[in-house]
Amino acid sequence: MDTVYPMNILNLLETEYGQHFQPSDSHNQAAGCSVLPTEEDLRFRLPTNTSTVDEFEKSFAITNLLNGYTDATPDDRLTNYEPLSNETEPSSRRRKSCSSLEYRIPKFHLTKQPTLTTRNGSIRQLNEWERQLAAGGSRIDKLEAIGLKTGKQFFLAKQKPHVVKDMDIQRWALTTHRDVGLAGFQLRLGGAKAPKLKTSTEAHAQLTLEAASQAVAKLEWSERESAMLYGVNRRTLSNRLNNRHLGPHRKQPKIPPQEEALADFVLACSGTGIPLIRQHCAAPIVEINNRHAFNDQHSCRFLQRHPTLSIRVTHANNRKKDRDWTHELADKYISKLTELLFHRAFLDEPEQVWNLDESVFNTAEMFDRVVGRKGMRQIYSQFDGTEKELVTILPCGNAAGLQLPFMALFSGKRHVRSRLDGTSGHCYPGVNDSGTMDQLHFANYLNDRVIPGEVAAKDYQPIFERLTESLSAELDIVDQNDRDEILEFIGLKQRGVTPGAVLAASL
DNA sequence: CCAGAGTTTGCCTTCTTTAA
DNA sequence: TTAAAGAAGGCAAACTCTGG
Repeated sequence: MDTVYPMNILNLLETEYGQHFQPSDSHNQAAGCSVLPTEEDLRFRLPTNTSTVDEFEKSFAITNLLNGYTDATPDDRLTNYEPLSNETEPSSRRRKSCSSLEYRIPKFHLTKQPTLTTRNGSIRQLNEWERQLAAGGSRIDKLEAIGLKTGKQFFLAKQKPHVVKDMDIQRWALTTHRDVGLAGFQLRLGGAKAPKLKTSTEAHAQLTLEAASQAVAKLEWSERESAMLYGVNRRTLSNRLNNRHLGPHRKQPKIPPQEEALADFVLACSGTGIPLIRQHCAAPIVEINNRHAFNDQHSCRFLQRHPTLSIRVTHANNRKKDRDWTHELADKYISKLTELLFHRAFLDEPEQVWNLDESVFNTAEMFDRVVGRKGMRQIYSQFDGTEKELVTILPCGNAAGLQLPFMALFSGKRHVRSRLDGTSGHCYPGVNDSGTMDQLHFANYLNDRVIPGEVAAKDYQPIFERLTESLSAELDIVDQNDRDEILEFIGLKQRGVTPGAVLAASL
């Protein structure tokens, strides 16, 4: 017993008075309780200026704010009172038990996520703390004041149906910093990347954990006790105290040598165009690591253990196209492009420089998530069979700034009118079996959209006629409706051999 | 000094939450 | 719906303290 508290004696006398004279209903309830509040239970009502309390003063607000103690009512304390088990026992076994401080956090309200409501006591303490700071204080005092006042704002906000985000907390901290006037105070915003906003639940959990950490660090509570009294997880608190709450939670696992071989095998498969999905890796992973079953965690940990691996999206590649492509074909293509672009003066005027950029969209997905080399943009995946379901978009414009309606080439047998809804006439539709651009549709687009209208008015028709003739003569694509020829050009494009690349190489 | 009970801590797995 | 991160729980070894 450290100190006799006059207020406790008064309260005991008051209870005795209620038992004998029954002056009120509330007192009747108290008198009817079989267990009377003891002195230790009542001390929390009136913090005194003992050394223990002084030491605890700075964390008082946080403790009160975050433990829902503010919900307590006298009736609660009476009906839920639990005699302290170690009240009469020496607590010498503990390095420093929190039992001497239990009046701060009564055991009757230890919900995991307490409801924070107003209680004059905690607000009064915060106001008193502010007043002391106003008279001047150390740098540590001011730092703590920023934290406390921010916590006060959070406390008040929680009384209302507001969602508290960490942006709010940062704003409160900055505002308090201006009031307190702490030189050199900087709000950490997480570097170049903005911090993720937190929900009120997350913010509450974080602040509760910080309060529990403070209890361990400054008051020398045990982790177990602090975790229990604050309603946080023991391991979580331990991890935070050991700075293990960020990044990996456990030590670097040992990698079985067989698993290294598996990683190499997966990389080799990815490199040869036959990447493996996670289920392919399941059986070896389970066997190597002596697991009973395979789940997502095993896959994730396998990838984490091997930094050269990650989940990638495949890029479907047609084996037939690869086989058709030869060096001779590439040389022929480049020589023809060079002749057209330079020797026939197609690049002399801006109005003569047209760019048609073809983009192909898959309507039938032919990609998958596979295990491949980290950082690689495209993981090619071989397939045999029919062509993909495609929609080809072909925008067209010239160097003088003239933009023409784009061509949309759908795969199918006939036009669907609804496809043009909302395009305001800026779409030139086309349909063929594959959805891939062919000579006929390309020529029709040139004849119907590029050559007429403004282009014809500016007398560019001869240019396009020459271009069409050249294409017809040199590439023989108008008369010969050879689909494979077009596919070769697509194959060229896949190989990175485009007119722009050829032009850049030539220059 | 030793046994035993209680506590702390590390490692691992499983569950939950969140974002895309 | 799924991947990823975080939280929580189980287990066991190490540690601490007490009593004989």
